[in-house]
Amino acid sequence: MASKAIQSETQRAKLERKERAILDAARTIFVDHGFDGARMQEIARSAGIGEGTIYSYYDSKAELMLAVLQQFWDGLTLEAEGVMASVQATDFFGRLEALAQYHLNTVIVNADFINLTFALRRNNSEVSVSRDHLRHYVAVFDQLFLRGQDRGELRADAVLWQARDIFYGSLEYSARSIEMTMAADRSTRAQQPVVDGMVALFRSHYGVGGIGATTDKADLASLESRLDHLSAQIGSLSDRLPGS
Amino acid sequence: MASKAIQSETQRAKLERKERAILDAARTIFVDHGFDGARMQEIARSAGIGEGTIYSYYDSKAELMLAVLQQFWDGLTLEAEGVMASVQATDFFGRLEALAQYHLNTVIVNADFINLTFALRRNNSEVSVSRDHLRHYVAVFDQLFLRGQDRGELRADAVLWQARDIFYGSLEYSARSIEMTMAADRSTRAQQPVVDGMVALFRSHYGVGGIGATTDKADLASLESRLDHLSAQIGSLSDRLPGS
DNA sequence: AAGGCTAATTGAATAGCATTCGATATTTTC
DNA sequence: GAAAATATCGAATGCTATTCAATTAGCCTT
Repeated sequence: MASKAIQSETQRAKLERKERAILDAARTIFVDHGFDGARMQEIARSAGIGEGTIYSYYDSKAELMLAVLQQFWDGLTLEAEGVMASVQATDFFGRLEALAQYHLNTVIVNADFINLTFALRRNNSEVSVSRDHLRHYVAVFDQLFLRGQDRGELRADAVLWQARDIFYGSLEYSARSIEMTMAADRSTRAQQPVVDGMVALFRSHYGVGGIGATTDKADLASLESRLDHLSAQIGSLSDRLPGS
Repeated sequence: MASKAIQSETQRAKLERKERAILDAARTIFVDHGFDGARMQEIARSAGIGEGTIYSYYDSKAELMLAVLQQFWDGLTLEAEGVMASVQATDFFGRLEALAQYHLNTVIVNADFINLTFALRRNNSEVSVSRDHLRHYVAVFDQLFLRGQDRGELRADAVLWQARDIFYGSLEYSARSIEMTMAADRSTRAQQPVVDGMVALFRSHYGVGGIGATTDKADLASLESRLDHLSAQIGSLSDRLPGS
């Protein structure tokens, strides 16, 4: 009896160890060579098993990749939660900055996996990273945002999903821009302006009134009249220009 | 002499016609079956040529796909320019709404191609849609934005590339959200809130303080930078004036 | 316009790879 | 401890992109 239970325990452990080995090998090789470039043979060899054996763990190369991707997203979620747990800032915008910093860097470093996550859906319509994994990841932002609203730091009428699309969408696109324009320099230095811009955007669009101390109306009025004057000048200059 | 010229013309025309046939066939089949699902044999058959002939026009399946993608992006650029040319609104925000509407719908309808554009880079590192094609496409936004700044509708200190990342990034991400959450309903009705949100965001974050009448430091800074901008304009206009 | 020369076209042969499958080894059960 | 069940293996299969030797069509000279 006891031996039977023990046996199946060690057997299960053995299988799980082997599955981890496959997954680890697959992750490394997918990262190194991309999906198409990865050879099942090499994954098998690297995991120390026969080629055919992989197929008793995963039905296809695509499903193996899927498992790798899900593990990857779970890891990201944990990391993001870790960032939120360890950041000292208690205000919304300070915490948002930390999350933006983490996310942007992550997206740049793991661009391959991010792309594959959405490319897989196309190539093999049966296989795609489950919505739950992605939803779990973005839940970190959702929590932060809702807490900001509860604490009155954010406008109560702000719409969560819009803010989420803006946050993750802009950062992902920025990551691509950084990748394309500064292939070499992907340091924090290159990323900081993007992060700052994102925080500023949330401050002005979702932030509740706050610090913007109202200035002297007189200053403003004087500036405005200067402006009107200049505008009129430009108009007359433009008309006198020969080219136009 | 004359016949020679005419002959080579017709010969060139013939080759170009054949190339178009290949491209058309490839586009249809890539759309229907995706990159991996598309068979070179079927593309050849559909184009009315032998399998091997494709390879005297394109070096590989990936390069054929690349050509299709570039044609696709060129088409998008033309369409976007067309939208900008035909929209009645003359103010920045009205025109931005039109562009957002067009882009969001396009991204949803052509999600496959959009994804493949960035997925190809991974699969085959030698082949990727040229930056110029993408840059040309986003130039439509750039122009609109710069004009808005010139006309004083947008804060002069707004940063173009940040605004661009926010615009295209958010819309692309929103498209994915719409795809994932409302697989069935991708109508304008589902898209309108996203477009409205984008316009509202640009209004509050980049717009120059309008009716709100809340005069805070941001407004002041914005007026000052508008002023600087106009001064510079006047300077350059004065220089170009013949009389002076 | 005939014939030689070049470029284009073809589809059968090649080669690379994911996946299958019959044979073999290991574990579980009684 | 042997039979049944399960796991592993890697050679064989099947499917495709790609190549290539043979063939055809276009072009130019005389």
